Amino acid sequence: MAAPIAEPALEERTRRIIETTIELAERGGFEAVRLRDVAAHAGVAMGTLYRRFSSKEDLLVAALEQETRSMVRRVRQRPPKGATASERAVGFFVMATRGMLRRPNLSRAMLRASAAGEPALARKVGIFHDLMQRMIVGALRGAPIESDDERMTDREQLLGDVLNQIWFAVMVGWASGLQTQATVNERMRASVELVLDEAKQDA
Amino acid sequence: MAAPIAEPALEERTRRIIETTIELAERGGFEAVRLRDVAAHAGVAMGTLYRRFSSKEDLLVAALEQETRSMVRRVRQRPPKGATASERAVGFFVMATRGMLRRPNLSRAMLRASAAGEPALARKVGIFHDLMQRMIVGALRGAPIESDDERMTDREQLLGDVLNQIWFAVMVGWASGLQTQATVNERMRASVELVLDEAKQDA
DNA sequence: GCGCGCAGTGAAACGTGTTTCAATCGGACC
DNA sequence: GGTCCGATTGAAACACGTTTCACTGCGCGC
Repeated sequence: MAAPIAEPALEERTRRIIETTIELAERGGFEAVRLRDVAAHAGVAMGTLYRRFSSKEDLLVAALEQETRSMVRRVRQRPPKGATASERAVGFFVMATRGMLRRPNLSRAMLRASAAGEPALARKVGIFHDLMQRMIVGALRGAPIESDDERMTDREQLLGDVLNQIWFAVMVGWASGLQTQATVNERMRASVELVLDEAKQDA
Repeated sequence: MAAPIAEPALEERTRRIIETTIELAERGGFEAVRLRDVAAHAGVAMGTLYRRFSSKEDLLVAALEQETRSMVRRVRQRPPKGATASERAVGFFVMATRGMLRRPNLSRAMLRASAAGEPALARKVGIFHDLMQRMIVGALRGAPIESDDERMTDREQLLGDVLNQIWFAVMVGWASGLQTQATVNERMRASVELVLDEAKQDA
């Protein structure tokens, strides 16, 4: 193989870089993630950092993907409870929002990076949205989607997609101070009921 | 008065700064808006620029507000046509999206700035969302909302808000290449029908 | 008319993201 | 063991957003 060094070493470096990014962002947000500091703290040179990640945003989007995968595991272990699809979906968003607000600086930084509109990051950002969509559909169903190739109906895809977009936009609003935890939760509840047409189905 | 210089001169400078910002962004996007260039092209010093705008994002959000106000006027003159609220809303989003895509670099730059999550810009970004919400509700009604204090029902506010959030998130997706004009329009059509429950009302 | 005080100027300085490059390292292959 | 090659390093250079500051010009109150 052209690249001799053992895979584990590569992975280890990458992991440390992302870990450091998260630590710094958690402490001081987007601006606190100084690439010199990331490199130094992770024990790599700038060149190595830039070989793995194309930009500061790339780093934070990688962090977002990792955090989201960790959330997927949490949701799988403790799926949102509730008698109706609506209740479970609202429960899921409450959980997701609480997870983000637990580390506000980190979350703001990751949201900013994923909303930067960098074409080079589209794929990674797309993965994040896909994971979210699957968790939302899982909540609607009342049973987490386990495998990557498990199918969703067209309607499930639409619902998952629309709710995901709404949550994302609301969280961006939260990031700038336009929303609080309470208004985020309130808006998501109203949105879920709106798109699920809960009122009519209950009536 | 402490500040002697005539107001018009102040306004004129501010106007030129925003105009230059738009020109540069139109040509080369976010990175092309180099503040040294903006200042030089607008004929002001850096200090003056920073007296009026707190950051590069601030400049672009100001541009977004201006462009949106111009869109409000266009919509007022030529309101989206259609027999149903759903058709008019879809028509409005097609128009809004086309307006953005006409100058993709500028639009990407403005979206990026407004999604940066800068607390200092929250107010201005909020104005943008308010204007959008009003145009959407106007389209739903079939008659533009004329004055700032014209009331909306709770349901109108919710619908306008949710559709606005969806469009915003979808446009952020477009900015990074996750969406095309066709998929943006398709998604907005599906979203409008979903939240308006068009199918059931037609049935 | 004079001086005050502030907006504006011009240019330099600073911090940080990003790029560059010569030197070095370390595993693979003979 | 020796050689090769790409990955890594370390450090400097560069670009650009942002800040700073001494200086200037101008309208207003006296």
